[in-house]
Amino acid sequence: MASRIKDSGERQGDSRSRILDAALREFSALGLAGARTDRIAERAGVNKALLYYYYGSKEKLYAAALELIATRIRDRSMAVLTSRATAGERLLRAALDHFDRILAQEDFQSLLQQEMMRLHRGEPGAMAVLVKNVFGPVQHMYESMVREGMETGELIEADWMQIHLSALGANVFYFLSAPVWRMVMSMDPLATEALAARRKALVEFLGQAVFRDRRRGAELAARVLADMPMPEVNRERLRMGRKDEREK
Amino acid sequence: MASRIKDSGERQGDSRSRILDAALREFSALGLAGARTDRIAERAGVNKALLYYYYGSKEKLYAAALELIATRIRDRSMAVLTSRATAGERLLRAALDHFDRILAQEDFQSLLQQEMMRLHRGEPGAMAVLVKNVFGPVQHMYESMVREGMETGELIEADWMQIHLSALGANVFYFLSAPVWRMVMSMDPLATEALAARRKALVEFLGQAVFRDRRRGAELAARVLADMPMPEVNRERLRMGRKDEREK
DNA sequence: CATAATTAACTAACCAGTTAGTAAATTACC
DNA sequence: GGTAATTTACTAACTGGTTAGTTAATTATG
Repeated sequence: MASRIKDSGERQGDSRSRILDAALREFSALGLAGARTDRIAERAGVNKALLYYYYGSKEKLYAAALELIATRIRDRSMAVLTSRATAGERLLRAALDHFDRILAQEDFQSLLQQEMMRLHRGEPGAMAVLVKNVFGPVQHMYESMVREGMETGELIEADWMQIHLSALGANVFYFLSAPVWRMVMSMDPLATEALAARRKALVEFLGQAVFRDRRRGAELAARVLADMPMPEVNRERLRMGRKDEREK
Repeated sequence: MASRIKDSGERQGDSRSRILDAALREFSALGLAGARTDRIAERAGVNKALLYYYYGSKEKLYAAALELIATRIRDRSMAVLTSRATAGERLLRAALDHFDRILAQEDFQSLLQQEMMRLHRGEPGAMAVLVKNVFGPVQHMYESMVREGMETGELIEADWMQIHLSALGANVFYFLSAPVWRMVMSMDPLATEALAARRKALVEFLGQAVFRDRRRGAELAARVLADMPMPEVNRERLRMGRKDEREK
Protein backbone atom coordinates (compact mmCIF):
# COMPACT_ATOMS: atom_id res chain seq x y z
CA MET A 1 0.00 0.00 0.00
CA ALA A 2 1.43 3.31 1.16
CA SER A 3 0.00 4.45 -2.14
CA ARG A 4 1.41 7.50 -3.81
CA ILE A 5 4.53 8.13 -1.85
CA LYS A 6 6.74 9.18 -4.68
CA ASP A 7 9.58 11.26 -3.36
CA SER A 8 8.45 13.46 -0.47
CA GLY A 9 6.65 10.57 1.18
CA GLU A 10 6.90 11.46 4.85
CA ARG A 11 3.29 11.54 5.98
CA GLN A 12 1.11 8.51 5.26
CA GLY A 13 2.09 6.10 8.02
CA ASP A 14 -0.85 4.05 6.92
CA SER A 15 -3.98 5.83 8.04
CA ARG A 16 -5.50 2.61 9.26
CA SER A 17 -2.88 1.95 11.88
CA ARG A 18 -2.58 5.61 12.81
CA ILE A 19 -6.28 5.57 13.62
CA LEU A 20 -5.89 2.47 15.74
CA ASP A 21 -3.01 4.01 17.58
CA ALA A 22 -4.89 7.23 18.30
CA ALA A 23 -7.92 5.20 19.35
CA LEU A 24 -5.87 3.16 21.78
CA ARG A 25 -4.66 6.28 23.53
CA GLU A 26 -8.05 7.92 23.57
CA PHE A 27 -9.91 4.86 24.81
CA SER A 28 -7.39 3.99 27.47
CA ALA A 29 -7.47 7.53 28.81
CA LEU A 30 -11.21 8.17 28.64
CA GLY A 31 -12.92 4.82 28.21
CA LEU A 32 -15.42 3.79 25.58
CA ALA A 33 -18.09 6.27 26.64
CA GLY A 34 -15.72 9.13 27.35
CA ALA A 35 -13.73 8.84 24.15
CA ARG A 36 -14.59 11.21 21.31
CA THR A 37 -14.44 9.99 17.74
CA ASP A 38 -13.70 13.52 16.56
CA ARG A 39 -10.64 13.64 18.77
CA ILE A 40 -9.41 10.25 17.59
CA ALA A 41 -9.71 11.37 13.98
CA GLU A 42 -7.96 14.62 14.73
CA ARG A 43 -5.09 12.95 16.53
CA ALA A 44 -4.72 10.42 13.75
CA GLY A 45 -4.69 13.26 11.26
CA VAL A 46 -7.58 11.92 9.21
CA ASN A 47 -11.20 12.70 8.60
CA LYS A 48 -13.65 11.20 11.03
CA ALA A 49 -15.52 9.37 8.29
CA LEU A 50 -12.39 7.34 7.72
CA LEU A 51 -12.80 5.71 11.12
CA TYR A 52 -16.12 4.44 9.92
CA TYR A 53 -14.75 3.46 6.55
CA TYR A 54 -12.20 1.22 8.21
CA TYR A 55 -13.77 0.15 11.47
CA GLY A 56 -17.51 0.50 11.03
CA SER A 57 -18.42 1.90 14.45
CA LYS A 58 -17.02 3.36 17.60
CA GLU A 59 -17.57 0.07 19.37
CA LYS A 60 -15.78 -1.93 16.73
CA LEU A 61 -12.88 0.48 16.85
CA TYR A 62 -12.76 0.01 20.59
CA ALA A 63 -12.78 -3.74 20.11
CA ALA A 64 -9.93 -3.48 17.64
CA ALA A 65 -7.87 -1.42 20.06
CA LEU A 66 -8.57 -3.89 22.83
CA GLU A 67 -7.55 -6.79 20.67
CA LEU A 68 -4.33 -5.13 19.64
CA ILE A 69 -3.18 -4.55 23.17
CA ALA A 70 -4.49 -7.91 24.36
CA THR A 71 -2.23 -9.67 21.90
CA ARG A 72 0.78 -7.68 23.03
CA ILE A 73 0.15 -8.43 26.69
CA ARG A 74 -0.52 -12.09 26.15
CA ASP A 75 2.68 -12.58 24.17
CA ARG A 76 4.73 -10.86 26.80
CA SER A 77 3.12 -12.73 29.67
CA MET A 78 3.37 -16.09 28.00
CA ALA A 79 7.01 -15.49 27.16
CA VAL A 80 7.82 -15.02 30.83
CA LEU A 81 5.72 -17.96 31.97
CA THR A 82 7.33 -20.33 29.47
CA SER A 83 10.91 -19.14 29.71
CA ARG A 84 13.69 -21.59 30.44
CA ALA A 85 13.93 -21.59 34.25
CA THR A 86 12.50 -23.51 37.18
CA ALA A 87 8.84 -22.98 38.04
CA GLY A 88 9.76 -20.97 41.13
CA GLU A 89 11.99 -18.64 39.20
CA ARG A 90 9.37 -18.14 36.53
CA LEU A 91 6.85 -17.33 39.25
CA LEU A 92 9.07 -14.58 40.61
CA ARG A 93 9.84 -13.28 37.15
CA ALA A 94 6.16 -13.20 36.27
CA ALA A 95 5.36 -11.12 39.34
CA LEU A 96 8.14 -8.68 38.61
CA ASP A 97 7.21 -8.48 34.96
CA HIS A 98 3.64 -7.69 35.94
CA PHE A 99 4.87 -4.87 38.15
CA ASP A 100 7.06 -3.49 35.40
CA ARG A 101 4.33 -3.73 32.84
CA ILE A 102 1.95 -1.65 34.93
CA LEU A 103 4.77 0.77 35.54
CA ALA A 104 5.92 1.26 31.98
CA GLN A 105 2.79 0.79 29.99
CA GLU A 106 -0.40 1.80 31.64
CA ASP A 107 -2.56 1.64 28.53
CA PHE A 108 -3.49 -1.92 29.27
CA GLN A 109 -4.18 -1.32 32.93
CA SER A 110 -6.53 1.55 32.15
CA LEU A 111 -8.34 -0.35 29.47
CA LEU A 112 -8.63 -3.33 31.78
CA GLN A 113 -10.13 -1.21 34.52
CA GLN A 114 -12.61 0.21 32.06
CA GLU A 115 -13.58 -3.26 30.96
CA MET A 116 -13.98 -4.41 34.54
CA MET A 117 -16.38 -1.61 35.25
CA ARG A 118 -18.31 -2.44 32.11
CA LEU A 119 -18.50 -6.03 33.26
CA HIS A 120 -19.62 -4.94 36.69
CA ARG A 121 -22.36 -2.94 35.04
CA GLY A 122 -23.42 -6.04 33.19
CA GLU A 123 -22.70 -4.72 29.72
CA PRO A 124 -22.79 -7.61 27.29
CA GLY A 125 -19.47 -8.63 25.79
CA ALA A 126 -17.43 -6.78 28.35
CA MET A 127 -14.11 -8.49 29.10
CA ALA A 128 -14.86 -11.26 26.62
CA VAL A 129 -11.90 -10.51 24.37
CA LEU A 130 -9.55 -10.09 27.29
CA VAL A 131 -10.66 -13.26 28.98
CA LYS A 132 -10.36 -15.28 25.82
CA ASN A 133 -7.06 -13.88 24.62
CA VAL A 134 -5.27 -13.01 27.81
CA PHE A 135 -6.62 -14.21 31.12
CA GLY A 136 -7.72 -17.60 29.95
CA PRO A 137 -4.39 -18.69 28.47
CA VAL A 138 -2.27 -16.90 31.05
CA GLN A 139 -4.16 -18.30 34.00
CA HIS A 140 -3.99 -21.76 32.57
CA MET A 141 -0.26 -21.45 32.13
CA TYR A 142 0.11 -20.06 35.63
CA GLU A 143 -1.67 -23.05 37.04
CA SER A 144 0.64 -25.49 35.23
CA MET A 145 3.62 -23.55 36.44
CA VAL A 146 2.61 -23.66 40.08
CA ARG A 147 1.70 -27.34 39.84
CA GLU A 148 5.06 -28.09 38.31
CA GLY A 149 6.79 -26.22 41.13
CA MET A 150 4.83 -28.18 43.69
CA GLU A 151 5.60 -31.49 41.99
CA THR A 152 9.32 -30.86 41.88
CA GLY A 153 9.16 -29.84 45.53
CA GLU A 154 10.38 -26.32 44.85
CA LEU A 155 7.17 -24.64 45.98
CA ILE A 156 4.98 -25.19 49.01
CA GLU A 157 1.69 -27.00 48.67
CA ALA A 158 -0.91 -24.28 48.30
CA ASP A 159 -3.86 -23.20 46.24
CA TRP A 160 -2.35 -21.83 43.02
CA MET A 161 -5.27 -19.43 42.69
CA GLN A 162 -4.56 -17.84 46.04
CA ILE A 163 -0.95 -17.36 45.01
CA HIS A 164 -1.91 -15.81 41.70
CA LEU A 165 -4.45 -13.60 43.41
CA SER A 166 -1.96 -12.34 45.96
CA ALA A 167 0.74 -11.70 43.40
CA LEU A 168 -1.54 -9.76 41.07
CA GLY A 169 -3.47 -8.02 43.81
CA ALA A 170 -0.42 -6.59 45.50
CA ASN A 171 0.73 -4.94 42.29
CA VAL A 172 -2.61 -3.78 41.04
CA PHE A 173 -3.67 -2.27 44.33
CA TYR A 174 -0.37 -0.53 44.81
CA PHE A 175 -0.64 1.37 41.55
CA LEU A 176 -4.37 1.82 41.86
CA SER A 177 -4.16 3.47 45.22
CA ALA A 178 -0.89 5.32 44.77
CA PRO A 179 -2.46 8.62 43.66
CA VAL A 180 -4.65 8.58 46.74
CA TRP A 181 -1.79 7.84 49.11
CA ARG A 182 0.08 10.73 47.65
CA MET A 183 -2.82 13.00 48.42
CA VAL A 184 -3.14 11.77 51.99
CA MET A 185 0.51 11.48 52.94
CA SER A 186 3.54 13.58 52.33
CA MET A 187 5.35 10.67 50.73
CA ASP A 188 5.16 9.84 47.02
CA PRO A 189 4.65 6.13 46.29
CA LEU A 190 5.48 6.70 42.63
CA ALA A 191 8.89 8.22 43.28
CA THR A 192 11.74 6.15 41.90
CA GLU A 193 13.03 5.05 45.31
CA ALA A 194 9.58 4.11 46.58
CA LEU A 195 8.95 2.08 43.44
CA ALA A 196 12.27 0.29 43.69
CA ALA A 197 11.60 -0.53 47.33
CA ARG A 198 8.14 -1.85 46.63
CA ARG A 199 9.41 -3.88 43.72
CA LYS A 200 12.09 -5.44 45.86
CA ALA A 201 9.66 -6.14 48.70
CA LEU A 202 7.31 -7.84 46.28
CA VAL A 203 9.83 -10.40 45.08
CA GLU A 204 11.36 -10.95 48.47
CA PHE A 205 7.96 -11.50 50.03
CA LEU A 206 7.04 -14.07 47.40
CA GLY A 207 10.44 -15.68 47.81
CA GLN A 208 9.69 -16.14 51.50
CA ALA A 209 6.08 -17.08 51.12
CA VAL A 210 5.89 -19.71 48.41
CA PHE A 211 9.20 -21.59 48.42
CA ARG A 212 9.63 -24.72 50.42
CA ASP A 213 13.27 -23.83 51.02
CA ARG A 214 13.22 -20.22 52.13
CA ARG A 215 16.93 -19.82 51.59
CA ARG A 216 16.48 -20.83 47.99
CA GLY A 217 13.56 -18.41 47.73
CA ALA A 218 15.69 -15.55 48.99
CA GLU A 219 18.54 -16.50 46.70
CA LEU A 220 16.31 -16.70 43.65
CA ALA A 221 14.65 -13.42 44.54
CA ALA A 222 18.03 -11.73 44.65
CA ARG A 223 19.06 -13.28 41.34
CA VAL A 224 15.85 -12.33 39.58
CA LEU A 225 16.03 -8.79 40.92
CA ALA A 226 19.59 -8.44 39.68
CA ASP A 227 18.64 -9.89 36.34
CA MET A 228 15.61 -7.69 35.76
CA PRO A 229 16.48 -4.06 36.40
CA MET A 230 13.61 -1.67 36.91
CA PRO A 231 12.68 -0.07 33.60
CA GLU A 232 13.19 3.60 32.98
CA VAL A 233 9.87 5.35 33.15
CA ASN A 234 8.70 8.40 31.39
CA ARG A 235 8.31 10.33 34.61
CA GLU A 236 5.54 12.63 33.43
CA ARG A 237 3.47 9.74 32.26
CA LEU A 238 2.96 8.34 35.72
CA ARG A 239 2.00 11.59 37.34
CA MET A 240 -1.26 12.39 35.69
CA GLY A 241 -3.08 11.41 32.58
CA ARG A 242 -3.84 14.86 31.32
CA LYS A 243 -4.64 18.20 32.75
CA ASP A 244 -7.28 19.54 30.42
CA GLU A 245 -8.49 22.58 32.19
CA ARG A 246 -9.86 23.92 28.95
CA GLU A 247 -13.02 25.83 29.69
CA LYS A 248 -13.88 27.02 33.16
CA MET B 1 -47.96 14.92 41.11
CA ALA B 2 -48.53 12.71 44.12
CA SER B 3 -48.05 15.88 46.10
CA ARG B 4 -51.45 16.45 47.59
CA ILE B 5 -51.44 13.38 49.76
CA LYS B 6 -52.61 14.85 52.99
CA ASP B 7 -53.63 12.13 55.37
CA SER B 8 -52.39 9.07 53.47
CA GLY B 9 -48.98 10.72 53.44
CA GLU B 10 -46.77 7.74 52.77
CA ARG B 11 -44.91 9.00 49.72
CA GLN B 12 -43.28 12.42 50.02
CA GLY B 13 -40.02 11.55 51.70
CA ASP B 14 -38.97 15.11 50.98
CA SER B 15 -38.18 15.59 47.31
CA ARG B 16 -34.77 16.89 48.18
CA SER B 17 -33.59 13.72 49.83
CA ARG B 18 -35.37 11.50 47.33
CA ILE B 19 -33.37 13.22 44.63
CA LEU B 20 -30.15 12.67 46.50
CA ASP B 21 -30.99 9.05 47.02
CA ALA B 22 -31.76 8.47 43.37
CA ALA B 23 -28.61 10.35 42.40
CA LEU B 24 -26.49 8.17 44.64
CA ARG B 25 -27.70 5.04 42.94
CA GLU B 26 -27.38 6.47 39.47
CA PHE B 27 -23.91 7.89 39.99
CA SER B 28 -22.55 4.81 41.70
CA ALA B 29 -23.81 2.60 38.91
CA LEU B 30 -22.85 4.75 35.94
CA GLY B 31 -20.39 7.36 37.15
CA LEU B 32 -20.56 11.10 36.74
CA ALA B 33 -20.35 11.04 32.95
CA GLY B 34 -22.58 8.02 32.47
CA ALA B 35 -25.34 9.17 34.78
CA ARG B 36 -28.44 10.76 33.23
CA THR B 37 -30.17 13.59 34.99
CA ASP B 38 -33.47 12.64 33.39
CA ARG B 39 -33.24 9.21 34.91
CA ILE B 40 -32.38 10.56 38.34
CA ALA B 41 -35.42 12.83 38.21
CA GLU B 42 -37.63 10.02 37.05
CA ARG B 43 -36.46 7.64 39.74
CA ALA B 44 -36.90 10.31 42.38
CA GLY B 45 -40.40 10.94 41.04
CA VAL B 46 -39.83 14.63 40.41
CA ASN B 47 -39.35 16.95 37.49
CA LYS B 48 -35.81 17.34 36.26
CA ALA B 49 -35.82 21.08 36.88
CA LEU B 50 -36.15 20.34 40.56
CA LEU B 51 -32.65 18.86 40.61
CA TYR B 52 -31.39 22.23 39.47
CA TYR B 53 -33.61 24.07 41.89
CA TYR B 54 -32.05 22.19 44.79
CA TYR B 55 -28.58 21.31 43.63
CA GLY B 56 -27.63 23.75 40.91
CA SER B 57 -25.81 21.42 38.53
CA LYS B 58 -25.09 17.81 37.79
CA GLU B 59 -21.62 18.16 39.25
CA LYS B 60 -22.90 19.68 42.48
CA LEU B 61 -25.44 16.91 42.79
CA TYR B 62 -22.64 14.40 42.32
CA ALA B 63 -20.62 16.15 44.99
CA ALA B 64 -23.57 16.03 47.36
CA ALA B 65 -24.03 12.32 46.78
CA LEU B 66 -20.34 11.74 47.36
CA GLU B 67 -20.40 13.71 50.57
CA LEU B 68 -23.40 11.83 51.86
CA ILE B 69 -21.82 8.45 51.43
CA ALA B 70 -18.42 9.68 52.57
CA THR B 71 -19.90 10.67 55.90
CA ARG B 72 -21.53 7.30 56.33
CA ILE B 73 -18.36 5.41 55.55
CA ARG B 74 -16.19 7.56 57.77
CA ASP B 75 -18.50 7.17 60.73
CA ARG B 76 -18.60 3.43 60.35
CA SER B 77 -14.84 3.11 59.88
CA MET B 78 -14.00 5.37 62.75
CA ALA B 79 -16.38 3.50 65.02
CA VAL B 80 -14.50 0.27 64.40
CA LEU B 81 -11.08 1.87 64.75
CA THR B 82 -11.94 3.51 68.05
CA SER B 83 -13.94 0.70 69.60
CA ARG B 84 -13.02 -0.61 73.02
CA ALA B 85 -10.51 -3.37 72.29
CA THR B 86 -6.77 -3.84 71.97
CA ALA B 87 -5.07 -2.38 68.91
CA GLY B 88 -4.57 -5.84 67.44
CA GLU B 89 -8.20 -6.76 67.80
CA ARG B 90 -9.30 -3.48 66.30
CA LEU B 91 -6.97 -4.11 63.36
CA LEU B 92 -8.61 -7.45 62.67
CA ARG B 93 -12.07 -5.99 63.10
CA ALA B 94 -11.27 -3.18 60.74
CA ALA B 95 -10.13 -5.59 58.04
CA LEU B 96 -13.23 -7.70 58.42
CA ASP B 97 -15.48 -4.67 58.48
CA HIS B 98 -13.88 -3.46 55.27
CA PHE B 99 -14.62 -6.80 53.65
CA ASP B 100 -18.21 -6.77 54.83
CA ARG B 101 -18.71 -3.21 53.73
CA ILE B 102 -17.65 -3.99 50.18
CA LEU B 103 -19.83 -7.06 50.29
CA ALA B 104 -22.99 -5.47 51.56
CA GLN B 105 -22.85 -1.99 50.23
CA GLU B 106 -21.08 -1.54 46.97
CA ASP B 107 -22.25 2.01 46.34
CA PHE B 108 -19.19 3.40 47.96
CA GLN B 109 -16.79 1.06 46.23
CA SER B 110 -18.16 1.96 42.81
CA LEU B 111 -18.09 5.65 43.51
CA LEU B 112 -14.57 5.33 44.85
CA GLN B 113 -13.43 3.55 41.73
CA GLN B 114 -14.99 6.24 39.60
CA GLU B 115 -13.24 8.91 41.59
CA MET B 116 -9.93 7.10 41.30
CA MET B 117 -10.22 7.02 37.56
CA ARG B 118 -11.08 10.70 37.51
CA LEU B 119 -8.02 11.37 39.62
CA HIS B 120 -5.92 9.27 37.31
CA ARG B 121 -7.20 11.35 34.42
CA GLY B 122 -6.10 14.45 36.26
CA GLU B 123 -9.57 15.92 36.65
CA PRO B 124 -9.41 18.75 39.14
CA GLY B 125 -11.10 18.15 42.47
CA ALA B 126 -11.32 14.41 41.99
CA MET B 127 -11.05 12.50 45.27
CA ALA B 128 -10.74 15.72 47.23
CA VAL B 129 -13.90 15.20 49.26
CA LEU B 130 -13.10 11.57 49.92
CA VAL B 131 -9.55 12.27 50.96
CA LYS B 132 -10.56 15.03 53.29
CA ASN B 133 -13.57 13.33 54.86
CA VAL B 134 -12.63 9.69 54.76
CA PHE B 135 -9.10 8.66 53.90
CA GLY B 136 -7.35 11.39 55.77
CA PRO B 137 -9.02 10.79 59.15
CA VAL B 138 -9.21 7.03 58.75
CA GLN B 139 -5.60 6.65 57.75
CA HIS B 140 -4.50 8.85 60.59
CA MET B 141 -6.46 6.75 63.02
CA TYR B 142 -5.08 3.56 61.51
CA GLU B 143 -1.56 4.79 62.02
CA SER B 144 -2.20 5.53 65.71
CA MET B 145 -3.76 2.15 66.13
CA VAL B 146 -0.79 0.27 64.66
CA ARG B 147 1.66 2.39 66.65
CA GLU B 148 -0.24 1.66 69.82
CA GLY B 149 -0.14 -2.04 69.04
CA MET B 150 3.58 -1.90 68.50
CA GLU B 151 4.15 0.03 71.69
CA THR B 152 2.23 -2.39 73.83
CA GLY B 153 4.13 -5.22 72.16
CA GLU B 154 1.02 -6.81 70.72
CA LEU B 155 2.01 -6.25 67.08
CA ILE B 156 5.29 -6.82 65.27
CA GLU B 157 7.48 -3.88 64.35
CA ALA B 158 6.57 -3.05 60.79
CA ASP B 159 5.65 -0.21 58.50
CA TRP B 160 2.05 0.61 59.35
CA MET B 161 1.48 1.72 55.77
CA GLN B 162 2.48 -1.64 54.37
CA ILE B 163 0.08 -3.32 56.75
CA HIS B 164 -2.77 -1.01 55.79
CA LEU B 165 -1.96 -1.46 52.12
CA SER B 166 -1.98 -5.24 52.37
CA ALA B 167 -5.18 -5.34 54.37
CA LEU B 168 -7.06 -3.06 51.99
CA GLY B 169 -5.51 -4.44 48.83
CA ALA B 170 -6.44 -8.02 49.56
CA ASN B 171 -10.11 -7.12 49.93
CA VAL B 172 -10.33 -4.62 47.12
CA PHE B 173 -8.62 -6.83 44.60
CA TYR B 174 -10.67 -9.84 45.54
CA PHE B 175 -13.95 -8.12 44.78
CA LEU B 176 -12.53 -6.22 41.86
CA SER B 177 -11.33 -9.31 40.09
CA ALA B 178 -14.07 -11.68 41.14
CA PRO B 179 -16.23 -11.20 38.04
CA VAL B 180 -13.23 -11.97 35.87
CA TRP B 181 -12.31 -15.10 37.79
CA ARG B 182 -15.80 -16.33 37.39
CA MET B 183 -15.52 -15.92 33.65
CA VAL B 184 -12.21 -17.74 33.48
CA MET B 185 -12.82 -20.54 35.93
CA SER B 186 -15.75 -22.75 36.70
CA MET B 187 -15.77 -21.69 40.34
CA ASP B 188 -17.70 -18.68 41.63
CA PRO B 189 -15.72 -16.46 44.02
CA LEU B 190 -18.90 -14.64 45.03
CA ALA B 191 -20.76 -17.74 46.13
CA THR B 192 -21.54 -17.76 49.83
CA GLU B 193 -19.05 -20.51 50.71
CA ALA B 194 -16.23 -18.91 48.72
CA LEU B 195 -16.89 -15.59 50.40
CA ALA B 196 -16.93 -17.14 53.85
CA ALA B 197 -13.68 -18.95 53.14
CA ARG B 198 -11.99 -15.85 51.85
CA ARG B 199 -13.21 -13.83 54.80
CA LYS B 200 -11.85 -16.39 57.20
CA ALA B 201 -8.53 -16.61 55.39
CA LEU B 202 -8.19 -12.84 55.50
CA VAL B 203 -8.43 -12.59 59.27
CA GLU B 204 -6.39 -15.69 59.93
CA PHE B 205 -3.65 -14.50 57.63
CA LEU B 206 -3.49 -11.14 59.37
CA GLY B 207 -3.54 -12.90 62.71
CA GLN B 208 -0.45 -14.84 61.68
CA ALA B 209 1.28 -12.00 59.94
CA VAL B 210 1.13 -9.01 62.25
CA PHE B 211 0.98 -10.35 65.79
CA ARG B 212 4.13 -10.84 67.78
CA ASP B 213 2.55 -13.83 69.53
CA ARG B 214 1.07 -15.91 66.74
CA ARG B 215 -0.99 -17.96 69.12
CA ARG B 216 -2.64 -14.80 70.34
CA GLY B 217 -3.16 -13.74 66.73
CA ALA B 218 -4.90 -17.00 65.92
CA GLU B 219 -7.00 -16.80 69.06
CA LEU B 220 -8.07 -13.22 68.37
CA ALA B 221 -8.83 -14.06 64.76
CA ALA B 222 -11.14 -16.84 65.89
CA ARG B 223 -12.82 -14.60 68.43
CA VAL B 224 -13.36 -11.76 65.98
CA LEU B 225 -14.71 -14.11 63.35
CA ALA B 226 -17.17 -15.58 65.83
CA ASP B 227 -18.19 -12.12 66.96
CA MET B 228 -18.72 -10.69 63.48
CA PRO B 229 -20.87 -13.03 61.42
CA MET B 230 -20.88 -12.52 57.69
CA PRO B 231 -23.75 -10.26 56.72
CA GLU B 232 -26.64 -11.50 54.66
CA VAL B 233 -26.27 -10.26 51.14
CA ASN B 234 -28.88 -9.43 48.62
CA ARG B 235 -27.71 -12.16 46.27
CA GLU B 236 -28.84 -10.49 43.06
CA ARG B 237 -27.03 -7.34 43.93
CA LEU B 238 -23.61 -8.91 43.74
CA ARG B 239 -24.14 -10.67 40.46
CA MET B 240 -24.45 -7.84 38.06
CA GLY B 241 -25.30 -4.19 38.17
CA ARG B 242 -27.95 -4.26 35.51
CA LYS B 243 -28.74 -6.16 32.42
CA ASP B 244 -30.07 -3.50 30.10
CA GLU B 245 -30.39 -5.27 26.84
CA ARG B 246 -32.88 -2.70 25.69
CA GLU B 247 -32.45 -2.16 22.00
CA LYS B 248 -30.59 -4.55 19.76
C1' DC C 1 -50.73 37.32 49.24
C1' DA C 2 -46.03 36.34 49.21
C1' DT C 3 -42.88 32.95 48.78
C1' DA C 4 -41.37 28.25 48.43
C1' DA C 5 -41.95 24.09 45.71
C1' DT C 6 -42.81 22.14 41.43
C1' DT C 7 -43.74 21.57 36.56
C1' DA C 8 -44.20 21.61 31.21
C1' DA C 9 -41.95 23.07 27.55
C1' DC C 10 -38.06 24.65 25.54
C1' DT C 11 -33.03 25.52 23.94
C1' DA C 12 -28.23 25.15 22.87
C1' DA C 13 -24.55 22.20 22.50
C1' DC C 14 -22.65 18.09 21.52
C1' DC C 15 -21.62 14.01 19.14
C1' DA C 16 -22.09 9.35 16.70
C1' DG C 17 -22.91 8.27 12.45
C1' DT C 18 -24.20 9.39 7.24
C1' DT C 19 -24.10 11.25 2.69
C1' DA C 20 -22.51 12.58 -1.42
C1' DG C 21 -18.72 13.39 -3.47
C1' DT C 22 -13.47 13.45 -5.40
C1' DA C 23 -8.86 11.97 -6.78
C1' DA C 24 -5.90 8.41 -7.51
C1' DA C 25 -4.80 3.63 -8.23
C1' DT C 26 -6.06 -0.85 -10.16
C1' DT C 27 -8.27 -3.91 -13.22
C1' DA C 28 -10.84 -5.13 -17.51
C1' DC C 29 -10.99 -5.18 -22.23
C1' DC C 30 -10.43 -4.10 -27.10
C1' DG D 1 -0.85 -0.22 -24.91
C1' DG D 2 -4.48 2.85 -24.25
C1' DT D 3 -8.77 3.91 -22.28
C1' DA D 4 -13.04 2.74 -19.88
C1' DA D 5 -14.88 0.63 -15.64
C1' DT D 6 -14.23 -0.21 -11.03
C1' DT D 7 -12.25 0.03 -6.54
C1' DT D 8 -9.69 2.19 -2.82
C1' DA D 9 -8.74 6.01 0.16
C1' DC D 10 -10.24 9.87 1.65
C1' DT D 11 -13.01 14.45 2.80
C1' DA D 12 -16.50 18.46 3.79
C1' DA D 13 -20.69 19.12 5.32
C1' DC D 14 -24.74 17.57 7.18
C1' DT D 15 -28.40 14.87 10.22
C1' DG D 16 -30.81 13.37 13.96
C1' DG D 17 -30.86 11.93 18.46
C1' DT D 18 -29.48 12.92 23.08
C1' DT D 19 -28.74 15.55 27.12
C1' DA D 20 -27.42 19.29 30.50
C1' DG D 21 -29.39 23.16 31.69
C1' DT D 22 -33.20 27.22 31.50
C1' DT D 23 -37.45 29.80 31.64
C1' DA D 24 -41.77 31.08 32.65
C1' DA D 25 -45.81 29.67 34.37
C1' DT D 26 -48.55 27.01 38.05
C1' DT D 27 -49.60 25.16 42.49
C1' DA D 28 -49.24 24.66 47.36
C1' DT D 29 -48.66 26.83 51.98
C1' DG D 30 -47.85 29.53 56.07
